[in-house]
Amino acid sequence: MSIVSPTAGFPSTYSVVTFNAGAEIYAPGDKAGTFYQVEFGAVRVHRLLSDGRRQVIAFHLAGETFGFEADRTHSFFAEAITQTGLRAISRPANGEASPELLTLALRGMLRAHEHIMMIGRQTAVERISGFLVDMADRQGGIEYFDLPMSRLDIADYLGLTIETVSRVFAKLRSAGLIKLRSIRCVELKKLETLRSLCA
Amino acid sequence: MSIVSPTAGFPSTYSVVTFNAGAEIYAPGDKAGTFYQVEFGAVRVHRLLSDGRRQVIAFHLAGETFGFEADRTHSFFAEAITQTGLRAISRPANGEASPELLTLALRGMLRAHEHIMMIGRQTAVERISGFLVDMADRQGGIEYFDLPMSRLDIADYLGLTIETVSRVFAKLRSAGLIKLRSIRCVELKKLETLRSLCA
DNA sequence: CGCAAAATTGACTGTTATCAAACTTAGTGG
DNA sequence: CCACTAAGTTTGATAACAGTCAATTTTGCG
Repeated sequence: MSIVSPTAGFPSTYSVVTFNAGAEIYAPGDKAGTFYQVEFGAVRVHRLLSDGRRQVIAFHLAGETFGFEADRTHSFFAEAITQTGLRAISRPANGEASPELLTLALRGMLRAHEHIMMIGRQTAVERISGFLVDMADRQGGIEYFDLPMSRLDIADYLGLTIETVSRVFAKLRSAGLIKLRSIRCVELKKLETLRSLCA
Repeated sequence: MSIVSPTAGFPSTYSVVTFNAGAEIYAPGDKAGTFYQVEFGAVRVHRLLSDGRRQVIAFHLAGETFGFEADRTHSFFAEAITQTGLRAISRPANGEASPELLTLALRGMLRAHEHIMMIGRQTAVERISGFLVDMADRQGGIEYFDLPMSRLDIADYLGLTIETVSRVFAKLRSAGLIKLRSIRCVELKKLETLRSLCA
């Protein structure tokens, strides 16, 4: 893998585990204390409200890390979206805090804050544009890529419905801003225009 | 102050500074690296979109800490809402990461995730109920308290408009769930019912 | 008391959700 | 290879929640 590991310097040992599409990585109440780096595939972290409404908190792509918790137990679900390989890195039990782990936690917090900006004050078109640009940026600024997640996953990440996501995709496509090479493969035809839509 | 300091154990020196209502604590682009504990008063952290829409990321009350950043510079505004006293604690420059700071960062991340749940998938009534219950819990589970922030601040925190906030307050009041002792002082008359509304 | 800012209330609008149906796609077995 | 199926996606018609615009009331402060 060409991505430089942000976990370089961790003294902990780690093992690699593969998960099938849809497989659960952890669930609310599970013991926390291990965190994960995505080697390949993609992960979805989410939680359900009592009546079944779902909010996806984050997607994690190859090279990214997740699974830190403030408490001893997890409060979200983590699932593999596609077949996914994870390095499990156990947090030192002695309470020692490495600067790397702190940096990862702070980056996670910044990411969460950007997410709040997106769903708190942006329209459906702005959210979808922002999501697509973010996906491209996180994969090195490529102009086309496969979305590992379904429209429902995207809707639950952006606080929209599946129908609205579909309609906005159609709108961006007919405006010539994106092209759907296939249902899951998006090409950003006018990246700068898309960026300007993110408000 | 009766609140146990979560920063106990930090070797750093600190100073205390007072800010008037509305005063800026930091702004986007300002050098980061210092974090703050609220001694008295309340703080609002927010960001503006290009067209003036505002999202409040967090409120911080007495005893709470904020100001950590992943980058060298801040990406949000922090302002005192009322007259506020802050202990400024400089992050050790040698890159050392104390377990306490990591814990604070992880708690901040959890708080951000709860916020995403709230604005991503909940209705106006659920958001306001959740907000009021959270405010009570953070002040030790008291049944009445003063809101330091305006309706506009609350609206921008919850991703609503000031009119919607006002209408939901009226609705909760006429349902007997809350009482407005004054415009800024809320009494939670039926805390458990309010909790059940948070979904 | 008088003024400006904040909050409330009302009428109406609009974006997004909901409900429903049709269409695609990928996978399975004849 | 081609139906057949089921899941996922798209599209359409309608509804609802929250937003916008506007006017009024309340509050806090000089």
